[in-house]
Amino acid sequence: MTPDLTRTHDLVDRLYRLNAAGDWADTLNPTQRMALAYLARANRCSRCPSHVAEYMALTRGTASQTLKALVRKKLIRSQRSSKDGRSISYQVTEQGLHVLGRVSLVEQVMQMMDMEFIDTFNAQLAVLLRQALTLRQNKTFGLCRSCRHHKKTDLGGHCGLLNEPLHAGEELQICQEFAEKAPGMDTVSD
Amino acid sequence: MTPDLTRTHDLVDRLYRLNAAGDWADTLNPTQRMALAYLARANRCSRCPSHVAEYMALTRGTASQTLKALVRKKLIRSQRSSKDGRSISYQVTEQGLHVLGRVSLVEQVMQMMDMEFIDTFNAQLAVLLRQALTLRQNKTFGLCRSCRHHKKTDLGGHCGLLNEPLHAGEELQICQEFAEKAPGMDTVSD
DNA sequence: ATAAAGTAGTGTCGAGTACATACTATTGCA
DNA sequence: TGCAATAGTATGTACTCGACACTACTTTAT
Repeated sequence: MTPDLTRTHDLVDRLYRLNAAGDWADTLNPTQRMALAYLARANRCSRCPSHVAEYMALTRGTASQTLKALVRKKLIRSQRSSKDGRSISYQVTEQGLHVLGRVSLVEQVMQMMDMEFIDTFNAQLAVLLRQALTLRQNKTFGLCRSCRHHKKTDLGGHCGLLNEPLHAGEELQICQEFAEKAPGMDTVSD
Repeated sequence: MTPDLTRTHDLVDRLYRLNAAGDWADTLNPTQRMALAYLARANRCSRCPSHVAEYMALTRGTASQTLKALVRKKLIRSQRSSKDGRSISYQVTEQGLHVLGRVSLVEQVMQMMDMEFIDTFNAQLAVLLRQALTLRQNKTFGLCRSCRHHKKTDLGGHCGLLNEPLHAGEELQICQEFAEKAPGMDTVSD
């Protein structure tokens, strides 16, 4: 293996771990912190344990335990689906949102960079992540607004897949059903 | 918090986790995998439990356990220091090196990128990591060759801090005592 | 329609792991 | 010699993994 490629691996690991080490404040761990952040940004059809597991590359068992821990800590609430008797959805509580207010180490560091650096760096990370997701055959997740099934309407938007209207703000949430718009279009993943 | 900064955090997390999920092969976990990789690249003065802990942002207790697990699996060997009765150093075994041969997901993805992308991306990651390390007041670790205490000799090199000559190849190993050469010099961290 | 087979969503369990804390042993310095 | 600092370790609690179990939905074949 070329040293340069191993170096990328090493740098990503170290940056993640350094960042994660700070998460143990707030009496929750890096996994719980990330699951909570995901739920806060996911739309109503993407907040099941299996979606958390897919997004975070966890096993479903771990996702289940993690969510139970968050419920215990009153940072999220569970709600059974009326449509599918198996399915459970979660929503972040006020307390949960409060915990998410903490500025992480990575965020602190990025604050010191200029706009251009942030944009190009995020774009590069997004390219790598997308490639990795493709290799592992994972779902990509992405914002409703840039999804293939999204349609603009007078009221704000409509999802062609679920055949349901979108509420205000939902277009900027993460969707588990996200699909690329079309091959060759300039949809930067998000 | 600006969405762009949170996005960087999120992308780093996802890339790390996706990559780490593949580490569970080989009957070892991401932490053990990284510790093993570190030991394989660290010089003889930087292979103690406390150095592993510092490098990986783990507690010393966890580092201790992790190394014991690697010894149990015969991937590393321990050796007490003759100079300091408290200190223990580890070295990677043949088996350990073999395990490290696996190409990680990040490495696979980087292989698909061109040279320029790899270089600039690594440089950007290095800048961020250095900033993060500084904020957390962690040691930076770096290659012997680009250290302040490094001196070129006919035989290959000399460490001014330990006052010991360097063997062949040691200049490219990670040193726990690494210090920047001088303020303002173009030493890209490594 | 109804039963059987297959799939998907979630939960439970034992083994190993990460943290915080408290501890022993060694070193270095006043 | 005394005493703080350092290196490493043991312990208790909470967590993550893989494997398995359970239930609800979906499909297919009567």
